[in-house]
Amino acid sequence: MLQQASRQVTLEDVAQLSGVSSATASRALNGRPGVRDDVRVRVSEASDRLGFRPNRAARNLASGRSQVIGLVIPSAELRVDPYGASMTHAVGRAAAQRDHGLMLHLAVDEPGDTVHHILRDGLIDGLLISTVAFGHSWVEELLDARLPTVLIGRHPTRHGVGGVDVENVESSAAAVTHLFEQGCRRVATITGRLERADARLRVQGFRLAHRRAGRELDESLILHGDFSRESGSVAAQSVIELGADGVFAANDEMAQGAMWTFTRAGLRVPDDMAIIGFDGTAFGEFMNPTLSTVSQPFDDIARTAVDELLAGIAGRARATQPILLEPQLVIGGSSLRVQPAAS
Amino acid sequence: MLQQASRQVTLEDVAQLSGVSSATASRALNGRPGVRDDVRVRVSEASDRLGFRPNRAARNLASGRSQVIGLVIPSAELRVDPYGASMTHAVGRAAAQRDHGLMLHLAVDEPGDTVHHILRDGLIDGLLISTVAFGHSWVEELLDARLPTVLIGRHPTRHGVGGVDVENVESSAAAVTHLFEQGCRRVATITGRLERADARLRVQGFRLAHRRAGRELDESLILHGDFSRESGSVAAQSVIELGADGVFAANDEMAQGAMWTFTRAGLRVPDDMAIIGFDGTAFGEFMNPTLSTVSQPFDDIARTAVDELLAGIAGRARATQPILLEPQLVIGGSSLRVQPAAS
DNA sequence: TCGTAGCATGGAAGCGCTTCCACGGCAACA
DNA sequence: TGTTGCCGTGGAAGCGCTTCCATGCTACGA
Repeated sequence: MLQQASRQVTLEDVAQLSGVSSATASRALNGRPGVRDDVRVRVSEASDRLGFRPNRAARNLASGRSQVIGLVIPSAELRVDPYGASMTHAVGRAAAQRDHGLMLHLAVDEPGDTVHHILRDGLIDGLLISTVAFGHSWVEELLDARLPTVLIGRHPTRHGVGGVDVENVESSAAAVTHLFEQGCRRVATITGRLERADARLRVQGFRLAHRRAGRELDESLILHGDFSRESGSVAAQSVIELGADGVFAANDEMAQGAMWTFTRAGLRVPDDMAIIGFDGTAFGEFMNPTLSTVSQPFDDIARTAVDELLAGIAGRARATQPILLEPQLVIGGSSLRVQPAAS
Repeated sequence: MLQQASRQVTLEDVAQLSGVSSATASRALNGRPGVRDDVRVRVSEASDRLGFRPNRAARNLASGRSQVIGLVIPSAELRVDPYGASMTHAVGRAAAQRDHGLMLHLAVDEPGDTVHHILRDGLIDGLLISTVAFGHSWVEELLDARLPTVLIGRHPTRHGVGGVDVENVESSAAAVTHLFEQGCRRVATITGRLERADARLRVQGFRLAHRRAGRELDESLILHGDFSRESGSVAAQSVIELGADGVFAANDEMAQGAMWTFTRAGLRVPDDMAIIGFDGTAFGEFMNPTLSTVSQPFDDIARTAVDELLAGIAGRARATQPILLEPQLVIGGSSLRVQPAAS
């Protein structure tokens, strides 16, 4: 059980018990080459017996590695956006699986010297930056630094930075096509903030679906939101006025806001108005009706991003193009009509 | 702007520029006594000029302090429970305000040697443990260790550990009383997991409200949930069958699950069934109708907990009793009837 | 048999900071 | 004027690890 910890067990102790120098012990435990197998075993046994746990601060100081990665995520996202919570959770798990700690950096828009803190503290080996943080000016500064960095989501302008993202266009198109199949005659979309690449790509998918279906697209059906529930709720009013009978929201939050407006207006979902969102944040499951959505593979994204980052930290080769993962269409009650063929 | 960072600026550089030894520079920058004022100023100026940022690993190794605190929160909570996200967010902000980093430890129920990791890595000065993690066996182990720890929420059995919590009984009673005032004749409650102290206290508040109102309490109206949406949804079925016309759920999630069941069953909220939850996680705002709730002061809780923890780390005196903060009754559409006096 | 290469190992120097301890200078006292 | 004591300062020793470099050993080919 828990060592009494009267004094920390040091590498020196392990070395002594196994009859080697601390240098060899270090090499043995870290799997470095140039250690005889029997010595390696002996050291490892001694380490187990003493319950040795390397002091991270010391290791960090000596090697410049801390086994800790940072996650930058906008303050607001984590508080009110299920996407932020889901992603933070997934990244935390993925980091732990790779025996790395996770430092949380909540991005606020005050300039401050947050960047400097993050970069210079020397407490972090690398950084994961969530797409949603790209708007912040200091995030750009971070990207200019030489700290290994992987983006979650795609940066609107910058290239050459490693990143992991979901495929947005095809999956959005699939969502809209699904609405067509449910008999929707006039489908609107509520976009995210168009500074963000994912928001633009989802609109692109919306257009693509129309083209494929051979339907003409009324540009006024592209309503602008900002990923917040409120904006979804507001845009939904226009959706009603424009006479649409289906809507694809660029995230679940706006879908939720929209549904709120629709039911308030006395519309029946999905019969009068079918809705599908994007993200799949598990919060849509208990909406009434349950929300159809394009579900992001959070765990895969996080694991991939962490692995890419570790590769970068280790100086190994990394993908130069964003890695795209496939989201999954999850159909709930908000878009599934009992008799697809509407009048 | 960002130093070119070809080499890290060290304390030695600052000392040299200001014409003192690194010992004095260290004392000056850390506000230790025994440094002349003019020297202090000179050092501080030099530090600014060079953009000096102390290396945390070095400081940690030398002083045993890392300026990083850990937050233990159950894996599942962060993923699906808005409470976890809200709390994580609040703690992250509070820690940053105190110039501390936040390491996220997602609690999973596998035994593993998570505990050892957390304790022995030496990367953390202290630990915040969220109530919701108390069920996990290894959390108990953590509490036995000598790492400074502050609980967020109250431990069901352990005393003497510092903690911050909301006042549960009176605020729950206030919620139930509110339902009475709205004309509810028969109010049920959906409890949380009763191993948890907060769950029990909220039931206590439920009883208290009845006693105050001089109403007899039908024990069968106390339905057992486990804080999950699903359990709320299931319990809600019993609420209907028992002929209640109001329900107090021990958290917002269960309230949401319950509302789902009610509307499915064709009941009108709040007229046929008034609902009030607990937590105030900002996710209830876009339910339809908006959810009434007992709102936790997340930011206050987090700030207080962090300050208590830092006091403990510094060896300063700390409260031995849990510190109680007042939640706030937020009335939404789910409980506000147009004409309070029901027939 | 000797020389040389190659491998396993130990010694020791840091990484950048904090902090103990010793020291010199000054003011205040006798 | 001599002594005591305090205060500000610098020297230097670590904190526990990694890693460079030197060393001694074995094994091989000539």
